[in-house]
Amino acid sequence: MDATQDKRLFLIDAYAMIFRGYYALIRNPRLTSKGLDTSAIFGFTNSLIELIRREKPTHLAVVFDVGQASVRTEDFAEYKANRSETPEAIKIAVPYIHKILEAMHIPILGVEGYEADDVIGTIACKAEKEGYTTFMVTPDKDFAQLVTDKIKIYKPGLKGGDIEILGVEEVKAKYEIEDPKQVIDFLAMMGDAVDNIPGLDGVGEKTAMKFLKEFGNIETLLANTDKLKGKLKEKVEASAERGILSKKLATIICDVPVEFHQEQYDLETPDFEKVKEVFDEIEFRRLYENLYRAFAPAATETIVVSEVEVKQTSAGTEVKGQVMQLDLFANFEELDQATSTKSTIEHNDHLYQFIDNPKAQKKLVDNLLQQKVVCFDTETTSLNELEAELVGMSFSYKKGLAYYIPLSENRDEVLQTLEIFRPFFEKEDLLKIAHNLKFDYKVLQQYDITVKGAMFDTMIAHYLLNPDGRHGMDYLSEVYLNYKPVSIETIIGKKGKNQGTFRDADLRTQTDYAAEDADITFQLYELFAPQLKKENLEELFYNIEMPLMEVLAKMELAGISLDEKWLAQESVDLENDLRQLEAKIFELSGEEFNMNSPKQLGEILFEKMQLDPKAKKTKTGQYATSEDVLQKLSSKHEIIKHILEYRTYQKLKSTYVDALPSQIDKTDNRVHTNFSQTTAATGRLASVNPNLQNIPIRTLRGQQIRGAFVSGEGQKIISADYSQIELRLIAEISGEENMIKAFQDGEDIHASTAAKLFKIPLEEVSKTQRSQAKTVNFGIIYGQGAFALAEQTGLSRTEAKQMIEAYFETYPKLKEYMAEQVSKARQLGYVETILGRKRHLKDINSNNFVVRAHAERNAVNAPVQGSAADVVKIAMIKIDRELDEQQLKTKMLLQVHDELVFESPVDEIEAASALIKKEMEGALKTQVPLLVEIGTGDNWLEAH
DNA sequence: CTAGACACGC
DNA sequence: GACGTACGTGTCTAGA
Repeated sequence: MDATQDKRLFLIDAYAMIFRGYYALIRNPRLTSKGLDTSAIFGFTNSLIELIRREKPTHLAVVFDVGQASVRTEDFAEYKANRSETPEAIKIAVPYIHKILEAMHIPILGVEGYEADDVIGTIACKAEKEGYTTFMVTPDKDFAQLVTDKIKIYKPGLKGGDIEILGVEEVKAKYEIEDPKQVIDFLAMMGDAVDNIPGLDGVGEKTAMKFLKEFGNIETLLANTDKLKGKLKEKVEASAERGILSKKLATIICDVPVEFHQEQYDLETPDFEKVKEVFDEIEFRRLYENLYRAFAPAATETIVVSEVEVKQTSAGTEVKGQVMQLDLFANFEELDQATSTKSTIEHNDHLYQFIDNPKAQKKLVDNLLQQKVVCFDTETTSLNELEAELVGMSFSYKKGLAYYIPLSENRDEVLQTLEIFRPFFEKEDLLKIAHNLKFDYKVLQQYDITVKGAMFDTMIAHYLLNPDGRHGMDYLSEVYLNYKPVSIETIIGKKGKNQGTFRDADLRTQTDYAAEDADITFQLYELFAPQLKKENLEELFYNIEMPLMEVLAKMELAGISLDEKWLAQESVDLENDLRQLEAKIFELSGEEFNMNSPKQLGEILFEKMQLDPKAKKTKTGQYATSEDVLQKLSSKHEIIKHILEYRTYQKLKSTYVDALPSQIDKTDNRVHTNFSQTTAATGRLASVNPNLQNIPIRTLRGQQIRGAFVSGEGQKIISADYSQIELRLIAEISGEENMIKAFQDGEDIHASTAAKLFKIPLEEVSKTQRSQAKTVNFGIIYGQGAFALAEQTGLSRTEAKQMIEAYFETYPKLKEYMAEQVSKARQLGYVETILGRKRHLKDINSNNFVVRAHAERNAVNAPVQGSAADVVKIAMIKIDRELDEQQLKTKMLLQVHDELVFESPVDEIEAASALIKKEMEGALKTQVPLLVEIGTGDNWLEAH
C-alpha cells in the first residue's frame, strides 16, 4: 500500500473502546485468566487487531483521557457524579493495554486536562492539512466529533463484522441536514450527547428532528421558545440550561496543545515477542495468531510458507517448523469471518483456518484446481453414510496448511456450497486424497456429488504396503508421523448413548479437528506414494484397488431387498422349534440350564451325564462343546443331535433371521452392507454391518435364508460363481500340467484327482474316493498337514500320510511350487499374488515350530487366496465398466469372495448374464480356463 | 467392556 | 515329537 497516495490515520478513543469491549463481553461467560476478568483487555485488543487486519491503516494512535479534564472541570462535577463506579476489570485492563500497545509500537497519546475526543479532534484538523483521512475510532453515536469534512467516525461492530463508517455525507443523509455540526444540537436536545446528562425535557427523537429543521441549533430554539406552546414550552424553558451544558460538554475542543508529527504515527511491525509475553501472561492464544495475520504482508494471495524440516532419527520423526508467513486470504476483503482459529501457532508448525464465506470459498477452489494433489476430508453427523449429514469439509495440499469449510444444517444451503466445490471433486487430472475415501465418496454421492478422476486412499495405500497391520488414521499418524492427533472422542464424547455429533462442537474445535485430519492425511500420502512405487504396487493400487473402491461404493449404496414378511414368520417358527428342542434337551438331561452357555452345557454333558470320561477341554479349562466334538458323541446319547440342531437354529435365528431386518434402511427398505477393502490380509474383501458374506447355504434350513434376499419389482437376481477358482489358480501358478490338463478337458477335478491318486479309471471313482480327493485338494490349498487330513477324512495317520505322498506324486509341480513359496518367503520376507499383492511373513524364520509352521502355511495359501481375490476384483471393475458402457441398468449388489450377485431388470437379464460371464471368465489371461456358473431367479436361493 | 467360545461363509 | 486348513464377522456368555 502506498502511503503517499492513501494516508489513513486511525485515532482510537481508548476508554470508550475499553468500556465498550467490556460491556459487550460480560454478557458472555467471562474471559478470565488467573482469576482476573480479562473481558476489557480482550474486547479492546480484539477490536484493535481486527481494525488493523481489515483496514490496514497507515497511521495509528490510541488516545487516553488524562487526569481531570480541567477545561471542563466545573461542568464536570455534576456530570461525573452521575457516573457509576469504574468496573474493576477496566481498572485492571489499562496497564495491560498499555503494555500491549507499547509492544505493538503503537503510540499512546493523552493531554493533561483534555478528553480524548478533544485530542483526536485537534489532531484530525491538523492531519487534514497534510492530506490525511482521519478515522475516529469510537463506539459512541454522537457525531459532534465531526469537526471537519475529512474526519470519519469508525464504529467497529461487536463481532467484527458490522462496522459502521460515517462521513459527512452519511450524516447529512441520515439527519437530512445541511451542516453536520448540527448533529450535536440534535443530540443535545434529546439528551443523547453525553452520558448521563438528559437533554431538554419533553423532547424526543421526533421533536428534536422537528426543532432542528425549524431552528437550526439549540441556541436559536431556546431564544424562540415563545413559538412553542403549552407543556412543551414550559418543559423546554425549564431544562434549557441542561441542553446548553450538554452541547458544551459534547463539543470538541479543537485547539488542544498537541502537535501532529506524522512519522510518530506510522504503523510499525509489532515486537511479536513482547506482545506474546503479555498475551501468554493473560492466556490469550487466538489473539496472537490474529495479530500475526493482521500484520502479514498485504496484497498477496499466494501462500508463503516456510518449509518445515523433517528429520528421521532413531528416536522417531523430528519436525522442525517455521512460522507460516501468510495464509491464502490476507487482504481479502470479503473474508469477514475467515479468521484463523488454530491456537497453536506457538508450535509454529501449522496453520488451520475455516472459510465460511462463499467468495472466499470460490477463491479456495480456484487455488485447489491449480494443484496436482489435494487432500480432503468430510465431517459428518454419523458413520453411516446413508444417515450422515455433512457438517464440514477440509482441504490440504501442503503439509501444515489446511482449510475447513463449515456447512449449514440446512440441506439446500449445503447443496449450494457444494456447487462451489463440484469442479474440484469432478476434476479428472487432480489427485484427490482421503483416508477411507469410500466413506467420503458415499457421503458426497448422497449430495449428488460424484468424486471423479484420480484418487488416492491413504488407508488402502497402507493396506497394500502392510496388509497385516492396522490402518486407522490415528494409528498411522502415531506410527509414521510420530504425532498423536486429537481424538474424535474428546470432541463428541465416548462411544455410547451419550455420544454427541460433530455438529455439536464449536467452529473452532471443528476446524482444529477437521483441518488436522486433512493435514495428517496429506502427510501420509507424501510418505506412502513413493513407497507404493518402490514396492511396485502402483499398478495394483491405481488400476485395481482405487477403481474397485468406486465399484464397492456403488454396490453398498444400492443395497439389496429382503423379504421381511418371510423373515418375521421364520423367526416365529424357529422360536417354536427352539422351545421344543430345549424342552426335549432338559427332559433328557434332567435339568434346566442355559443352552446358549457352552460352559453350562459342558458341565451337564461331561460331569452330570458322563458322556465322555476323556472329554477335551479348551485352554480356559472349560469343556469343549464345539460341533466336531459333539458330532463324535452323537452315537452315545440321543441328546446330542438335539443340541446340535438347537445350536444351528439358534445361530440362524439370532444372527440372520432376527438381526437382518433390523439392518434394513428405512428410506429404501434395503440392507446396505459395507465392504471393507482393508481388513483381510490376503486381499479378500470383508463384509460388515451386516456381514452378507456368511449367509447360510449348506443346510437346508439355512439355505432358506438366502431365499429372503429378493429382487425388486420387475427384476431378477443373477448369481455368478467362479468354479474352483483357487484350485485353478494354484494349477496355473504352479504350472502343474496334470492338473491344468484336467481343467482344460473340463473334467470333474476332484474325481480326476481321485482317479490319479488311486490309479483307477475316472469312471470307477467312488463317492468316498472323490470326497477324500476333494479334502486333499482343499487341504493343499490351505497347506494342511497329514494329521488334519486324517482327522477330516477318517483315515489313519499313516494312510493320510500316504495319500499326501501319492498326491504330490500325481502333481509334482505343486509340491515344487509350495516349497518355492516357502523359500521365497524365507529369502524376501514376503510372498505375492499374480498382481504383485504382497503378504509379509515375518515369522517365516521363527525358531518356534508352531509360529513358523503357521507362517509357512501362509506362504502357500496367501498367493492362492490373494490371486483369486485379485481376479474377482478385476472382474468386478470390468463388469462395472461394461454395464456402464452398454448403459444397462443391471446393478452389482454383493461379492462373496468367488461369487457376484446382481439385480437385473427382466428385459436385460440375458444381455447382462452374457456380459457378466464373459468378463468374469476373461478377467485374466490364463492357460487354465476360468469357469463361471451363472443362474437367475426371484431371489438369491433360486439364482444359485 | 472384553475375551472366549461358537457358528456361519468361502 | 510337536503339529490340528486359510481368511473373515456376529452373537452370546461370563467375569471383571
